[in-house]
Amino acid sequence: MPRSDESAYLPRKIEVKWRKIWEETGAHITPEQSSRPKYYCLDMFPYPSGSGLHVGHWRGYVLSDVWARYKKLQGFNVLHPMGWDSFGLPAENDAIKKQIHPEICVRRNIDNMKRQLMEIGAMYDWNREINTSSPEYYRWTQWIFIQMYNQGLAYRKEMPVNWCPKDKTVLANEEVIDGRCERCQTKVTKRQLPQWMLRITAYAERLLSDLDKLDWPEKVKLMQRNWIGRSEGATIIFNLISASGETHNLQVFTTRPDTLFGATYVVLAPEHPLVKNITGVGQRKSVEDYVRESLEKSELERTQVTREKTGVFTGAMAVNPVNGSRVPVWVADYVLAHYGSGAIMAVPAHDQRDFEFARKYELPVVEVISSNQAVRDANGYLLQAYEGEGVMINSGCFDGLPSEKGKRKVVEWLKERNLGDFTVTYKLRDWIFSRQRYWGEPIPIVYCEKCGEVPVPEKNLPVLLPRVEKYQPSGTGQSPLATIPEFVNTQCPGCASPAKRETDTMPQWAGSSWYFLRYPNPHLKDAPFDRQTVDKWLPVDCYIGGVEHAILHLLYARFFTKVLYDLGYLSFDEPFARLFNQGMVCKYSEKTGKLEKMSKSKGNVVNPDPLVEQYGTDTVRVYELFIGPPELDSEWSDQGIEGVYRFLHRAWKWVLSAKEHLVSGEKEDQEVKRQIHRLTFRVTERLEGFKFNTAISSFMEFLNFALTAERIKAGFCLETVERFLILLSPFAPHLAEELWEKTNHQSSIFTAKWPDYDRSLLEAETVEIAVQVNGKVRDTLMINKGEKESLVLEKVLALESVKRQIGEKKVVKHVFIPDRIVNLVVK
RNA sequence: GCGAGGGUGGCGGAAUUGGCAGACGCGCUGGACUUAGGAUCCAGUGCCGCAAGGCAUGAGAGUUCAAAUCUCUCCCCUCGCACCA
Repeated sequence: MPRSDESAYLPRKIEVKWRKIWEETGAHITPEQSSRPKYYCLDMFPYPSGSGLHVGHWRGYVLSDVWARYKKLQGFNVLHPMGWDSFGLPAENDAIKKQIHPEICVRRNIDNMKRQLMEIGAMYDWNREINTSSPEYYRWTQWIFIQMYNQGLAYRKEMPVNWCPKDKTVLANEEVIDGRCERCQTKVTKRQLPQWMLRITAYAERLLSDLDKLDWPEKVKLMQRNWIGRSEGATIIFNLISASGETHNLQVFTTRPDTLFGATYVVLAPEHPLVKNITGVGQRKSVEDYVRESLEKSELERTQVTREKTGVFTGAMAVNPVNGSRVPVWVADYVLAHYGSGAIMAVPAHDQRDFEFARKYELPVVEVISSNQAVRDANGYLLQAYEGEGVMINSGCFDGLPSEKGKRKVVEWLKERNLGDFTVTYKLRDWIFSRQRYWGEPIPIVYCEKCGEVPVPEKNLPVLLPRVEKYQPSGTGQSPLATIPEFVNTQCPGCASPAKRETDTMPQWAGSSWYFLRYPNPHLKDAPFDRQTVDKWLPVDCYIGGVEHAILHLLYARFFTKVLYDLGYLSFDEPFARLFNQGMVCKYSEKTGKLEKMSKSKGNVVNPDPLVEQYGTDTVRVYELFIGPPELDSEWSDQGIEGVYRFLHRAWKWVLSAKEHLVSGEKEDQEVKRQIHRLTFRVTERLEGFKFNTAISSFMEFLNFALTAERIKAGFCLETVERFLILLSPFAPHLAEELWEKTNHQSSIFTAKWPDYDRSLLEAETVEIAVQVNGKVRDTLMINKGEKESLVLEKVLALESVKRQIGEKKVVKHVFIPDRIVNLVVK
């Protein structure tokens, strides 16, 4: 144990001390006015959970704080804020579980989490703290909704929607993962309900193409691209002749217009509006039964790829516009109502799904693309659909065209006759924006008998969420707000007649879709943000958070930003210039017997509080980074932290002993200079590359070099110690600040300047090269840097080990790479 | 099924314009100091072997003076998407 307080590293003591000083001096307050260039370093803000932060959450926050402090030392005016995503299901479900009103529960959780965040010692500017469930904030969330409404980007529609029976609310498509609720994994069912929707599909093209200008992980960009799911093809109009002889136009979407001559039947989705109009008397019962059964099935059941396809004939026929042939019209649930036009032309020869269906129901298969790649049986019949390129056959005047060219020609032919056109389709669907829950922003719409749907005037915002006793979800398809007459009954803002409020609330993702615009001007009273201010700070220079938000949050935030840009409120249309996803922290779970992401349900969470108590913040910070590459998942080990604790003790010890034996710059050993410049170079380079784990090991290497009795006796100059401390300060800010003070510095280390390095000092005068014989290392040799080939070769041949290896054999060749290697090829 | 990423000591992980594989840390072994050591310091630590030496980056082939790194074939793991016409 340490003997005296003066010389001992007592992390808790200095951490408490410096946090107090930093607070008193306003060290972390980002000035409004500054001559320095701006840097916006943003964490994905947390929702206030009841279980608090675990070491996995810490990782992202430490990462961003190290980065923010580094940027500050580089001379940037850094904005590094924090807040609370406190509306929505996670917060509300926690409240219901604990039987505490969400408002109180959220307050408590925030208090606890804020205390934990404080323990990280991050340079958050708490004056800018925001909270999405406070009326001062959600007033502006509602305001944005109204702007969208006025643009026709928010609309109400009755439709079958995803319903989570456990959470008793509707979910967005993005919130349904493998047919289950993203939050509670309950199987999602369907319900027909009127819903508020946001027309995100209007931005599909820009959300897709603007990905190209973002410095984001390719993986995330790819996920968004796939989610938006652009595909180019054609809309083709088929004439439908119902069983009773009426005709209807039917649009189908296809990406393979070149296979039009091979369409041997047409399929409508069960939900398709024409189904009931075209069905024949004889088919009525079977079609109605089929449609009903399909609608009862969950999305999960319907989209099982492995499931055998089913369908029924409607009695109607469709006329192929290109050759007039009549083909049967079927209803089948392998066709999705919400994609394309909800109807397809089926080409079994060139689409595997159609092929399987045609086989089952004995529908004809007509090949129209010829290729020797197709898989056939002995008789020449297709064994599976051929989906590749080829030459058009059985296609009238298009015969002989390559399929790629045929795609265009066929559509042009149809277009001339008003029978079709080129079409782009997206998988992306409009965003279901209503939730039948209490804890969210009330949707600011009023229903008047005379005026209909009326947005709440901006001056009347916010529509306050009423305080109620009963906030549990009702399960009726209406939010608990519907049971509160004082809330529901109101006056029409237009004509003052009695009116009723919308009682649905917004989803969890509403507040987080624009919070980054609020931090630069968090206290603004008369607007969500000030254009000049946000234009100055945004886009966010570095956004750090988990990859789990790759689609939901990041897509929504981009959408909101683009809408506000189009409305002229912003002069940038992408919110996050650079994105970094930190890997998850995993730990072995006793419950599952596997290495799992930390979660309460898996019983493998590690609470940072006792670690901070035992080792101090700086140790936990450094260990979080040392554990592995930041972008990869890593395994938490309780033992490993000891090594980092030792490292910080050694750093402490080295600085204090170096301080006792300071020498002038000229008197410092040249090797020391080389090592500290090398450390500067490495730490800078590794920070820039987000290789924080190896940045830390370079400090350890330096200490292994510097912390020996001889080196300390020989002495270090003050500049060397200063360099070391500044380099270390983003990682271990409290320790660095304390040692900065102990080495007689008056002002904070974070007002210092990040050191440069001298390239000419990085390399030594002599280098060790490897000596190989036939590609195997047999010895090493010290040579002067840049020593000539002939000289080196002479030395190599003189080595005993080399002589032994050559023996009776002859050197037939040698390879010389200056300052690295000599390889002798002997035979 | 499609797409992306990844397989390196007992463990976490270093090293890719091809150039000494295993930096750094954990753990382990031995030693010093000690009443004591779960503190600290010193030494050692990929595997086999007394040694010389041999073998080693998921498996197998190839290119090369030289391969964790490049090429091909295959296996395994993780993540994302999954009837999107």
